[in-house]
Amino acid sequence: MTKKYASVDRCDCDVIHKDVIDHVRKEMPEEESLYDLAELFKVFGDSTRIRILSALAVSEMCVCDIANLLNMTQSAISHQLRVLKQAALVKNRRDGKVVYYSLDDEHVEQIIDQGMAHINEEE
Amino acid sequence: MTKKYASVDRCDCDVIHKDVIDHVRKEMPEEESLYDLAELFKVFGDSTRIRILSALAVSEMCVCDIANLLNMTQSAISHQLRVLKQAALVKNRRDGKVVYYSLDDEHVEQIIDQGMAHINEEE
DNA sequence: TTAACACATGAACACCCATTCATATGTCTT
DNA sequence: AAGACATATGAATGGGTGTTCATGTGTTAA
Repeated sequence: MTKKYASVDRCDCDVIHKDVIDHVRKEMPEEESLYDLAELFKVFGDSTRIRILSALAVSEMCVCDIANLLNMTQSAISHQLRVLKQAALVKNRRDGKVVYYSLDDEHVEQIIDQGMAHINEEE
Repeated sequence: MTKKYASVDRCDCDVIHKDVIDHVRKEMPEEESLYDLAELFKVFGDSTRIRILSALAVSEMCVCDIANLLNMTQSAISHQLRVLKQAALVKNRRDGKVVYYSLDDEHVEQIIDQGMAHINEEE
C-alpha cells in the first residue's frame, strides 16, 4: 500500500503537530504552482531585470536605449531581455533594424507596485 | 564639470532616442529602490522559501512542522527561515523549546497572490 | 547536572546564473 | 553585393547561494 504523500525521511526531528501539518497540506497551493511562482519571482529578483521592467513601465524602448539608460553593454541587456521574454513579461516589435520592447501586460506593473508598497511601508 | 549622470562607457551602440532615455530616467524609481526591490523578489524567488511562506499563510507553524511538511532537513528550513526573517517576511515566537513562525504582515500574502494571479491568467 | 529535544549556525561544496567576449543574424543604404 | 548598424546568441568565467554536515545554543524534564 502506497503512502498518500512522500514519506518523510529527510527531516531529523519529530512531528510536533500532525493535525496542523495535515491541515496546511490540504489548504496550501499545489507544488507545481509554487514552483512556477518561484520561477516568476526569480525573474524579478535581479536588479538589471527589475530596472529594465521599471524603465519599460514608463515607455517602450529599444535595446540600445536601455543599454544607454542603464550604462550596460548591449549584449548584457539583450541576454536579460531574452529571459524576460521567455517569462512572458515583455514583448517586442521590430521596426527596421531596431527592436522595441514593452511590458507584456498590466500584471507586471502590479507586481512591481506591490513590492514597492511593501518596501516603502516599513518602519 | 561633472556630468549629471554616469557617463555611458559600457554600451557598444549609439543612443537612438535621447529624448526617450531622458524621459524614462526622470520617471522611473530611484536606483536604490530598485535594488531593494530586486532583493525582495530574490527572497521570493526560491521554491523552498515560497513553499514556506505559502504554508505560513495557512497557519503558524514550528520549524519541525515545516521540515516535515516539505520533507526537508530541519537545518535547511532553519537556514531559510533566517533569510525570511532578515527580509522581515516572517516573525517568530518561542514557547518552551518550540519556535513558532508566522507571516510578518499581510503584504506577503498580497505579493504571493499577485504572482499567482499572473501565473493563472496565462492563455 | 545530565540527558534529551528543538532550533540555530558556521564551513564547505556543488550548482546556478549574470556578465563578458567573440561572433552570428537581420536590415537598411549605397 | 558590400558595408554599416542594431540586435541576438553561444561559450566561458566568476560570483552568489542553497543544501549538507557537524556542532553549538537554549529549554525542559528527570
